[in-house]
Amino acid sequence: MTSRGRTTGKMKIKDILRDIINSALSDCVQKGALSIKVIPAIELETPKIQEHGDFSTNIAMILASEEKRSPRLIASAIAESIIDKDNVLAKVEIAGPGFMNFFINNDHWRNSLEEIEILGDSYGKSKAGEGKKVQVEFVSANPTGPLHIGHGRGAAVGDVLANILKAVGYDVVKEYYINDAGNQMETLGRSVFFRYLHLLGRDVALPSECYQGEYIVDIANDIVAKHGDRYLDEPDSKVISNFAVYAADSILEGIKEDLSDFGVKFDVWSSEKTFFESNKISEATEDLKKKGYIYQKDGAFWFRTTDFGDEKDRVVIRANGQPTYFASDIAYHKDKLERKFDMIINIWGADHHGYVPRMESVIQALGEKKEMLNILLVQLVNLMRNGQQVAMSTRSGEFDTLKEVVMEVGKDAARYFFLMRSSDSQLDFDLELAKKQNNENPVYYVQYAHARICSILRLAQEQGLNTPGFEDVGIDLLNLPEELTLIKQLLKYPEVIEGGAFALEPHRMTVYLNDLAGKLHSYYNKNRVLSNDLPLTRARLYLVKMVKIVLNNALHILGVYAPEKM
RNA sequence: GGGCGAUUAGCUCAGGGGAUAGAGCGUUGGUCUCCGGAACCAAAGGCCGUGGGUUCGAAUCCCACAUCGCCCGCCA
Repeated sequence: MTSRGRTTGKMKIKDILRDIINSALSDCVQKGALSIKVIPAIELETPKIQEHGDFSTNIAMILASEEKRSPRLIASAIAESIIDKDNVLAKVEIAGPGFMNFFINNDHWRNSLEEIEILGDSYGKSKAGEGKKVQVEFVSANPTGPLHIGHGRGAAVGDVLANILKAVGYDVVKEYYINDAGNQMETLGRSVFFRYLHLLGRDVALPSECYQGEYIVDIANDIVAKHGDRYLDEPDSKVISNFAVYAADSILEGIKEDLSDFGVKFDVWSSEKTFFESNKISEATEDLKKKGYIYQKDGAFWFRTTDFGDEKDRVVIRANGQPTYFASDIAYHKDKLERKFDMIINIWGADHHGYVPRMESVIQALGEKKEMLNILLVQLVNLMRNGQQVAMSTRSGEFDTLKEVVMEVGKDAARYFFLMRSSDSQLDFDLELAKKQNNENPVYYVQYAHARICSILRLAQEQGLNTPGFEDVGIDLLNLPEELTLIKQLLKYPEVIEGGAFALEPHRMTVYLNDLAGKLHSYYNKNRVLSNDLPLTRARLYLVKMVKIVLNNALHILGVYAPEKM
């Protein structure tokens, strides 16, 4: 029997290895085999090619110029000083120009599976975020129309990023900023008003700047149904502002419903209107005036954002005395800062990228470092059907709404599709592909892996075989290359989450899942889990159970259902 | 004209200083007496947009250029 080798406790293999190399380096320095004064940080990477081991380091190549010796000589000196007291190393090789390749004992990999069993739903979580307060603001669509597919991508990215940040120990607040003030509300009110007049038989032309969508007619219809023609007698301006409030509330309600159907819940809804009402907007501009960032020109007040590298200064108060959208966003971000977040993340459509420098100016003018604000720009979505782009036009009133897409392909497929690509790649979203129930559809591919395992576990149970615990499994029976590949993939999972959190790249989850599902399917097709060999069956049951846990955890982060059957 | 992003297999995209470049789709050819074929295996397919740099080493970093998308308002 091989030793269980659990002396390593909960320490991660990478950290163990780093310690080993560090000790070897200081040993070399003591013995005079190396002349460096300071031991540099050790980079450990996982080589692409299996023959290059589980981890490799370029440390010898980095030291070469300082040591004035060949990297390979340095590497062998370091290798000779290695003491592997926990017995995690199978071998160390020096290869290529001077890489040190480390091969980890298979026992170590196999024994690490127990951690997944013990942690269960918590496997993959960490405390790396140290409880720091993070605000993620996303969607924040104006309540002037239904959410479209671009908002959907922002919603998915924001929601899953928030899940990832939570998983690694950040204290996350998800927030939606409602632009329920300003010109657009007036326009909204007017749009409804004109439709209202139409419905009551008045022949007036709908101004081109008005919102043209069918949903405006619906709202006008509601008003007619409830109140008839009584608004015809009131002054237009009063009616328009009433209608604006009514429409905004109604649209916002729809937005909330669509988001909820999409699996997205916000912790805080901030309203621009309340910032106006509580004078926060004028306070914020006053504050900037006092700090000397505001000047007057052509009757308007300007924020000197060029002080912070913006290409031109920006108006905060128009010559007519009305604050701009920028002014209210200043107030909103001042409010964010006052709430003492350690990090602020804004998720915007890439068409707003020109706004980034001025927002960073705000943060700095208010005395913070611009690094605490992270603006994630999400590129646009091309809605496709069978490879053809679906026309999209708000002007014509034809919407490709999030709601329609979710109804057509389902929440799971929609969320998954939005997260398949890096945020700074444009995304082709093919509706027909998202509905397909075969291997062309990545969502099904991953969900199927989960269902497949459940099916095996179910069948095993019917045969009186419960999934055993680690102590009852001959873990070293998991000896096939595919099994070790699968195990290593499972053990990579915590790093994937952490990497995704620090890089703010939620799409790493789908990339990882696709990989894991593929390894499971491949293993399954080549080998039988349930067989006449009972000890082997138990070991393999244990393995697939661990795969199931990781699939489930990762899908949970994505907000995608992990089906037992499909 | 300026800014941001993209440019990797026929298509859609991963990979963001390391050793022999990755996946899915598509193409071609295989795998069902066997736990879910919604799956698997194999083959073909690449000057990583172009040209310069930086270094032991570049698809990756820097500078030009080209092409595509999006932005450049006292709109939001």
